[in-house]
Amino acid sequence: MSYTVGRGTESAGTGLEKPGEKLSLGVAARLSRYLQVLTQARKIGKETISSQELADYTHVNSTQIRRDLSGFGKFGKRGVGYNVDSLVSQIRKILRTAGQHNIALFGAGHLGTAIATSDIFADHGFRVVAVFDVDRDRVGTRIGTLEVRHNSELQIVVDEQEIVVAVLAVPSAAAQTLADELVTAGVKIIFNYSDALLQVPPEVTVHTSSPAVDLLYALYFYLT
Amino acid sequence: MSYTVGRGTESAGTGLEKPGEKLSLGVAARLSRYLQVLTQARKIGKETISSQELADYTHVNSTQIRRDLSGFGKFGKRGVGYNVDSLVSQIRKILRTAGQHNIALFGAGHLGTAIATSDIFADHGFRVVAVFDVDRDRVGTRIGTLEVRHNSELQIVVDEQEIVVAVLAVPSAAAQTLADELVTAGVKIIFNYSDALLQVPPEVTVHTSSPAVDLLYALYFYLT
DNA sequence: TAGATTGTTAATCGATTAACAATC
DNA sequence: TAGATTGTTAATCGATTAACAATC
Repeated sequence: MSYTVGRGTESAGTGLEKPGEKLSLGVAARLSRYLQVLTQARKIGKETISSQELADYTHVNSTQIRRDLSGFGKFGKRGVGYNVDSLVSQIRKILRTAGQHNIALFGAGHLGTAIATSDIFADHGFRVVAVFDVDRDRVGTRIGTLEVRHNSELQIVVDEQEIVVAVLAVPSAAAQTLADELVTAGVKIIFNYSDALLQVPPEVTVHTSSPAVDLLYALYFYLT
Repeated sequence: MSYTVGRGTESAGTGLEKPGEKLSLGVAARLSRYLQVLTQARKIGKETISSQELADYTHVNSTQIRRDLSGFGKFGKRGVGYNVDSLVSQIRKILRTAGQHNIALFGAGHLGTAIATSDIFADHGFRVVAVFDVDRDRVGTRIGTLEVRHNSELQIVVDEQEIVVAVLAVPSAAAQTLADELVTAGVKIIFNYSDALLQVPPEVTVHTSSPAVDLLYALYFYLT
């Protein structure tokens, strides 16, 4: 719901989707979600998974899961389920995100440090290749294997490392200025952990993380 | 997409929704999202906002925004737009989350500290009333105004502070055990920042934060 | 074989959108 | 008034679900 994207054009229920066509918003979102669960399931050693198990974890109806998957091929085995490893590969192929992607992280405070040292991005093929901060006391220190660099080096790093994605773990007050610099530098996707409203040109995508809003939503269904 | 909830029963386009009825998943999600943007807009001093502006920020179609809102009353002024303040109040009333809610935070590492010291939750009426950790070195230290407590005090705090929501900023390996304890203690909503797959009874809601999956999704639309 | 689970159909329901009269 | 924006209609499209034959 928080993306500027094209609308898929394939019609529903046509069986195999044409490889050249864009996925609809909903299908892409669900496939991403299956991937998340499958990646975790693989970590704990699960070899096969049924559409019902996937449904329990993702809260997507099991029929819809089978329908989503069968649109791209016959990945399952009747009476058995889906092979976790091969389904991960298939979905990555469909989402065209099988490769590695370099990302730049801005802000070396608690949040930035937490992000840089976790493996949540690494598990999905994203590699944090640079950490930036404006605080001269932080510049030069190390987070994991990375040395914190000053924001002024932004353009060089974006060019050299072909950075498309920037993750913002900076105070709200600094977010818009930084976003402007990132747009100028050619970054296309901004993942915003601050609660600032960012203004960007239409070709740039902003995703703002909003845990409190997610909680409000969950709470509504608990309260009613 | 990641909640276990009932399905709304109101039919579409019936005008004013009956106050006793549950919102559909989609409507509740969108209203939450409007609320996020409105809260920020208010922070920067915006007094009125049009459905088109809201659409630009939320990427929800402006017609749908007007339709969503008009289902609950005539909140806007033709030719002018919506009053930000009053719209915030109205949506909070619709979502029945106008009050304060106490939440407990687990994990006093970098991520936990970042969450406890930010105001993203406070802005939406959530108050972090307790921080827990299992590390004896961390127990007793302070994060902001809160003293870090040991997990063994969980049950007492949940009862005394009427905690319904727990936020997990702990390592994946510790998440399931903690989730079990939380379920026993009577917590109903678990906001999971680890990448563990949590097994909980059906009456408990788990929301797992998955920034990497959100990125994959955004990247798909950039690459195609 | 017997049980389990996929792949697929058909029917229904809600979301989405363009368009425009009403009105501030 | 003239311009802007809401509230609402009508039409279309995609999501959702139950059900079940196919088949591992």
